[in-house]
Amino acid sequence: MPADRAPTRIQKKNRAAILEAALDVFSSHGFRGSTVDQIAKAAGLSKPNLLYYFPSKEAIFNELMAGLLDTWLDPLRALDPEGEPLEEILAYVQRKLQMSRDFPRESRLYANEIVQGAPRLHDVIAADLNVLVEEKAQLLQGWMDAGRINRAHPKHLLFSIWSLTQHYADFDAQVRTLMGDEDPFDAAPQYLETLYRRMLTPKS
Amino acid sequence: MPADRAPTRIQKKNRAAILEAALDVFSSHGFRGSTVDQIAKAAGLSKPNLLYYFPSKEAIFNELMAGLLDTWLDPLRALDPEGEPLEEILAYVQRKLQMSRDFPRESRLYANEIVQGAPRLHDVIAADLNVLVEEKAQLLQGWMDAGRINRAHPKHLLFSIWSLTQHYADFDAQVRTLMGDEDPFDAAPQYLETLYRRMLTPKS
DNA sequence: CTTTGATTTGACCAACTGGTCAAACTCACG
DNA sequence: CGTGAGTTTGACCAGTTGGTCAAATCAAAG
Repeated sequence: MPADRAPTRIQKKNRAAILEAALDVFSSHGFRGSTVDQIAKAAGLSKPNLLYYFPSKEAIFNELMAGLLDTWLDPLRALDPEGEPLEEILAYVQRKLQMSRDFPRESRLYANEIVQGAPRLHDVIAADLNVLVEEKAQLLQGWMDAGRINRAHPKHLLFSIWSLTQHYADFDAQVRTLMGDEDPFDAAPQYLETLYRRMLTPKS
Repeated sequence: MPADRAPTRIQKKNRAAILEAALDVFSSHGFRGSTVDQIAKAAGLSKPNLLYYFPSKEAIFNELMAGLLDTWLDPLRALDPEGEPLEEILAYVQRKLQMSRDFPRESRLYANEIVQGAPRLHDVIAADLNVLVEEKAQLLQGWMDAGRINRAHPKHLLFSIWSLTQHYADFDAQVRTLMGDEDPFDAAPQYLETLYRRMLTPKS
């Protein structure tokens, strides 16, 4: 393994290449379905060479996940209590949709984990995510109580946003097959904006 | 392998036990992540005994999938052109939600496949599912043109229904962690009914 | 009880997998 | 250039996996 000093030029390049390759492989075959050899080949390295940079397959996976989770929650963190409620929510939906378009592999990697019961993520979800969700659910509830958006179960509202936006990344294979030539991301932003606008705009 | 005759009592029992066990194992570890031994043990058989009833791991998987897909599409098939549009759609949503509650393993098995690019399902999706979706999208479009429900991209409308309902099965681990004691299925039916009612009810 | 086909199993195999290691090679720097 | 740290690799290993097979056991019909 590389010493505990500042990473060399080669270390930086290779560790980045490995993580990039691992994202590709893990997101399309899951943890168990991926092999170290696959990742090594995708990164342009031999297997022992890869294991010179990471102590194990699981270590690669964990580092990938740690990096992922942070950026994954950013859009929700950015939900601003001071903003105009409906516009804040619509903007959040669009940010999440954007992420599904720009980082589908990250979304699928996460989905893969959760679908299989989140064996490697349970702690993180129970800790960080739970706190954030609790906080934002309160915020949404406040907006509803003030009559600034229609009432709806705040947590289910969050679930629905995640579900609808990530669907375009996670079920990409199905969506694209059924849409034919049309790019799903052409109409999706409009569709979701309409959905949440009609659902949340107060009757006035 | 059992001969090509009518299945014996033991054959019926064991094949059923194997498929039941395989559903359990495949849905929680994916195809690649599951082992024949795991399935055999879960079915109460030895590995060679299991392979006496099915020629290979893939054969078990395929039989499982074939059976699944049919029942999976039934709720959509039942969307009735003669019914009252909004109520038909709301009933469809509730049927799908019901299936997520009653058959979460089936939902996760399907999700697992699609997330990983549907390598073993591409043909079926392109054929059967595509025809059905095309037909029902037309039906929805007709209802919209007649002003009986609000306008929205019909295929995206279907995607959203699948996404929102299956989310409760596929992301069960996450949803339950974040909901604490509260059963997600308590509020979900109400939430989804409200969502689609607000979205689709024409302004009149 | 015997016979015949259905069922079950222990022993085995070849391929694959994650990971190790000593030896070789490369690079930066004095 | 030389040298020592950083890098790469072929050979190897032990455990796992999907699958086979001959022999043993069981069930049911005569």
